[in-house]
Amino acid sequence: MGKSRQAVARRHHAQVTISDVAVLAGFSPMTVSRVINSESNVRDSTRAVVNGAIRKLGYSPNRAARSLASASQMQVCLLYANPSSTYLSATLLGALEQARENDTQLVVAECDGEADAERTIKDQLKGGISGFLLVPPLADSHDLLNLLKERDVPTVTMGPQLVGERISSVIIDDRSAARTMTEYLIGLGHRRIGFITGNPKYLVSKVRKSGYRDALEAAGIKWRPELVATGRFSYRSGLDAADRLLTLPEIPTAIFASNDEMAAATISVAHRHQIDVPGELTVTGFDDTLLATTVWPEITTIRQPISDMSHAAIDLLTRSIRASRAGGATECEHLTLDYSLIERESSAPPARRVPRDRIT
Amino acid sequence: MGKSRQAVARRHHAQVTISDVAVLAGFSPMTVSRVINSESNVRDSTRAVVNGAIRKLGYSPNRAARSLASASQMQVCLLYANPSSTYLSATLLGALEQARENDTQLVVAECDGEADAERTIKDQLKGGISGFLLVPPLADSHDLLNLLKERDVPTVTMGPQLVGERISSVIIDDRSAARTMTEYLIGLGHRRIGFITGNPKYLVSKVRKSGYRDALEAAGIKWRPELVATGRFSYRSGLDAADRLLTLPEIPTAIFASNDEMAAATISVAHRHQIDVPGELTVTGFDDTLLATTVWPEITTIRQPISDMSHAAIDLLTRSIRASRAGGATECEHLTLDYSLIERESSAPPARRVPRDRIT
DNA sequence: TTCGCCTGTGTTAGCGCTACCATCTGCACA
DNA sequence: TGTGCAGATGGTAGCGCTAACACAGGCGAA
Repeated sequence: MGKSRQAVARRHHAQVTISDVAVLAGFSPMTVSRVINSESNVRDSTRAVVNGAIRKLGYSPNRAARSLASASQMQVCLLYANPSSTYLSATLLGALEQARENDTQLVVAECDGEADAERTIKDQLKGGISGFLLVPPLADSHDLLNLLKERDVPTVTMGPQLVGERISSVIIDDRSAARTMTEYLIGLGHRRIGFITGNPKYLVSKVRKSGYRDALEAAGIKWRPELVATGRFSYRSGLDAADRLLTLPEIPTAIFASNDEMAAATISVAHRHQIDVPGELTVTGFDDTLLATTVWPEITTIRQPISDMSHAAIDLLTRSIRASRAGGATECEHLTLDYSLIERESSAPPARRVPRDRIT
Repeated sequence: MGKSRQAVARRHHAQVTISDVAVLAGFSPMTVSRVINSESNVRDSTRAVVNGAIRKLGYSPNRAARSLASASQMQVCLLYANPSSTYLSATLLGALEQARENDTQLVVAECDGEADAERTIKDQLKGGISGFLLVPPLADSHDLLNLLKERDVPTVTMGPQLVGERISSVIIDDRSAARTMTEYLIGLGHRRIGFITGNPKYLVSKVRKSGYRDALEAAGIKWRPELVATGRFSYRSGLDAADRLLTLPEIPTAIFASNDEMAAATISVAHRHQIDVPGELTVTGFDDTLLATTVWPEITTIRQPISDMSHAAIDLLTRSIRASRAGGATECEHLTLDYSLIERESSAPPARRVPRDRIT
């Protein structure tokens, strides 16, 4: 009697399965599976019938079963260091969506500086992570990228890398974007255009500055070192930089800050100096973070499609993991997405009269 | 011949499985499973041996297999309406982590107003979502909560609800927090304390205002309607409200804004009026969003443990889904987490001299 | 002793899906 | 007519894990 009478229904919630669909459609589960995965070798008429059945039953595939059967279980880790939340949340949203689409588990880890990043990476690798997505400023760290490259871990970065790093990335053309913004200011009639750089430690700062200089040069405007103030991407550093520019004997009619935080800081300094924005001073930023629409006047800025970028990055990453599992050589791919200039209230043509000296 | 010789190794990546552990430990896979899930009926000595084997092999369970076998596959949807990214990213991080821990798939959906929320909810339900996490201000919508309650969908909200809604929530005690902040200001020596309310449409605005009044009353300070300005949580509305307060014949020595955005706006207005913060005016906020540490001076504020809250909310949600699947009545549970007052640079005792009139 | 019952462990049968074949059909070509 | 081949479909055996039971041994109660 050891036999058994175990026809226990273990189904808890009578989920619609592929077999239910198969029965209704009059085909085998296998064929249904093929339709779901849109494989090619299925007759069109069959496909139609199966799709009909799927719709009728409201079937949706069970992810767990799918990844178990296809051994495609994948975990990727999104690594970030500076929780500039605006950037982060946009990144997360995009990444989450794509991860879901690709049946990939997304693990988010924060680390605190490069040394910590190294440890975090090692830990995560032990934990079964098979790929990394690095968001700025981690993408800038040569050592980190090297570590990952040495271990041959599929990795994608968001943001520019030094030339020669052989790691996939998703970026916008920061140089061209900065150039576009500067050209826009020139187009408005500005000639005395101040620039606030980002943290010189980061590559992206240099790239954006080159864009600014490119545009000036192309327009035949001589660039003046005194119009370039060094910032560090933070609001605080923006205050200092803006103060330097706005206490020049002859103040600029426009200031282009390398990110929105510093642009917001610039507006604040201008107001303290009783300088109207945009009436007397145009201020523009970069990134289109939340801050750009929080402050008043809202900031004209360059929009990075952050969500789309992380979307693309996760897709790139999962594809490259699959490729590396299949034994292929790890190709490195660079995706450049489009930016756009968002015109808001902080920019206007320069005041008609000769730029006045600052009132003291 | 029809028989079969299908001993095909389908393992792609020689993952360490529970059986490997079982063999090494000298027990059955089932026992290993019990250890992993820390069930109680395992001898301590056995547990130790199994744990040793797990460590030696670097075993980590396969989530897909686990949720497939236990039919615990769960998808919950985090629904949000106003992407105040700071709040959102903190929420996401906490939710993501807990979802992972609970083997739950997190789907994030944005909706745009209540009507849209209703449609989104219906869509998501069709898509196999079994529970919702509502973040402010969605938690305020009676209709939405009703819809969910009617359909008996497990739901948890973050933020306060109207009394009588029978839906689980994770909150901080906003009233007590506002009271704490006001008491702090009184403790510093302030007596003329302005208050900027949130959007009157939202419950939380009223609750915070009551806290402010509670504290004044308890300290025997008469509350003056002219010191309360109505805001709508936005920076822009904060500008207007602050301007009203700072153009009073006798301006307050401190202003408590119902969130950080409006506090930041207040600082900006103060600066435009050449009023020093905190020298001549103390400004405090609420929420401890990124903005609080972005602007200068950094804002003294109430910190909501947003990440912890979403963490707790997801846990509550998954537990209540499991309970409702098991057929239990849907208990509704309210979790109150601790807030804290973060003292930064925007607050100080009032200036010694008699509050001056605003310079015109 | 016999019965129940508890505790710790093993056995078996899936969860829902897909990889890997086998098979069947039709059709071109010799 | 047979042979080869491609395309469409089906059958079967798992993926790694756990629910639900089976069962051995110990212990107190009848």
